[in-house]
Amino acid sequence: MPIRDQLAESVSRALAAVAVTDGLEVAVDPRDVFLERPARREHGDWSTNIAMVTAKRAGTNPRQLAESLVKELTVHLPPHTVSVEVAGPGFINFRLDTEWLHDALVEVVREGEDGYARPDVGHGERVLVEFLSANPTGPIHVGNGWWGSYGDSLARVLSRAGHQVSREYYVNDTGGQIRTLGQSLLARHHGTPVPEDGYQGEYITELAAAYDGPDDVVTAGRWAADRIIEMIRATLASVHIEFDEWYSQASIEESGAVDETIALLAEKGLVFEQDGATWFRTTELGDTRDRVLRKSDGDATYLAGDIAYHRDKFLIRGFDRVIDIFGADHHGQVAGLMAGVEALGVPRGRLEVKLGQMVSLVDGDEKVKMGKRAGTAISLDSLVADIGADATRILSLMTTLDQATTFDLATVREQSVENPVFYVQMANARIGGVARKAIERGVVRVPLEDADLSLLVHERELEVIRALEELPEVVALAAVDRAPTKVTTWVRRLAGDFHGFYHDCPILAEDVDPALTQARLWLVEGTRIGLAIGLGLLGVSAPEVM
RNA sequence: GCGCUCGUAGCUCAACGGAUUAGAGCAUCUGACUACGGAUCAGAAGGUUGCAGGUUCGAAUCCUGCCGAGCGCGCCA
Repeated sequence: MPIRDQLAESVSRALAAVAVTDGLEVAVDPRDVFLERPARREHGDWSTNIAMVTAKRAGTNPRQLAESLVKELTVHLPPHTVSVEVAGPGFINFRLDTEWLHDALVEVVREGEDGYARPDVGHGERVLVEFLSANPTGPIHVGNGWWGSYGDSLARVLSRAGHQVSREYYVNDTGGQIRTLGQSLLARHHGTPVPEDGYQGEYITELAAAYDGPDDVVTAGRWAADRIIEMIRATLASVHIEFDEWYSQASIEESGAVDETIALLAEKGLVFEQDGATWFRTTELGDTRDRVLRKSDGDATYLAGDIAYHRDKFLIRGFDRVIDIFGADHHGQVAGLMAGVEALGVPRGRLEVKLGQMVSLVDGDEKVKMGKRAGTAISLDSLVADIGADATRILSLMTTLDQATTFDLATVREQSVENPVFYVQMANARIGGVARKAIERGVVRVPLEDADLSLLVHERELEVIRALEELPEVVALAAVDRAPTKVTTWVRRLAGDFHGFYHDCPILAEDVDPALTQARLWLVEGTRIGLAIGLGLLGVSAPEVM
């Protein structure tokens, strides 16, 4: 049982005992005992606020209740506990021996890269994460890469935390933009001027040279979109973003699912005709205005297709939960979609929409204009070529989705050597270096049960284990909060702790006791496992040589 | 104007409603290389958490108002 749960049980029991001796009305389930690691080490290894939370209910004051609890806990010391004391307004601080950390390291190494840090917060929930879904009209830009990294890592985190995850890219391969794309392609193909609102980028010229199909805008547009999707797929693969499904919007319309969906909404009495168009009365469901489902020219709107797509996600394929990741510039469509999903009978809350705030770019003092149609957007490809896939990935996962980011290309180029990714990968490379050095010196790591981990008493050693011990919680929190950036923070911390250990604690030097060398080799192995898990969740590679 | 999201060190960002002292990195300044990778380590300096109220034993975190920023407000996708 994790030390946290053991402490929680002890506290719960102590509370029951105090209730009897002091005549208080207080009982708390161990699961409700909040235990945290104090911000300052001198405050102990663990701490609980239980006295402050329950004092009022128990009819006493926090300080007094804490004193009674400490008295009780001192008589019946929890496992590994050396001392218990009251601090500040009523915190109860626990000081533990170092054995609990040695146990924690054993667990890390025993469970290994595959088994450690798999908190089951998902209970097998089937989750569909839809992300990126950039229009197939040109190369994807840096902002897409930002949100794409988030989506991909979120999927990895959820999967590790006990969810059954599918990742999906919704391909907008129909509608007006495909016609515009086709017009642009044909214009370039024939050497005529590209329409003013057409796509001007270099890639159109290249595709046009290769086109050998008929002069039909839809055929040409679809042909180009297929090629562009292949480009996008390759770009995403270069930054380790993968999808289980590329879902075609055209296929939904062609299958008749859009018509069926509109009919279902009509059955609920939420559809009306006006000005020759078919409308969805979303104002009944919390929207600020009603939305069009079918235009007067007979074409379905994007919203109609999207609602049909979500019906497929929830009601046909049976996902328990859907998480959509959109750019903030698409948030206007959220209310309509939410209304549609609710009208179809899916409980509110099962569709989560995460909005990625805008990523703007600056190059030194120069503002970089972003415009896909004009072909001036900074492509994800060019950024990856500039600073590398791993740096791109970790930079995008250092910030939260809901914080608008300004990204200075000049600074990133200058600092690419100072980039956090190198700091983290350096730790991994040093681990590889230790392994190589061990072979060189003929040192073989003994089996775990033969190593004496109690020799790990240096503060630097303990700090590394403390970090490792927190990983399962970090993964759980990252999953629950939909915040893979927490993993980034943790990985950087583990790397820092490891560098500190490496600096102060020689592992293979001549004058190190062989038994200590063995214990430290296992600490190194634990760190390797932690880095592998963390970097794996971030989609960043872990090279053994740099 | 209305709606959504967000304001934390010079910059980029952390901080499950918790502690006298809100943490890292970069940049600035000072130290540590006869090393298992110095792409590292140690230290200094840097803050009225946009402003004002409220809830709470306790607020950067929750609520309200204001100020500021980004993004939306199409029978485009």
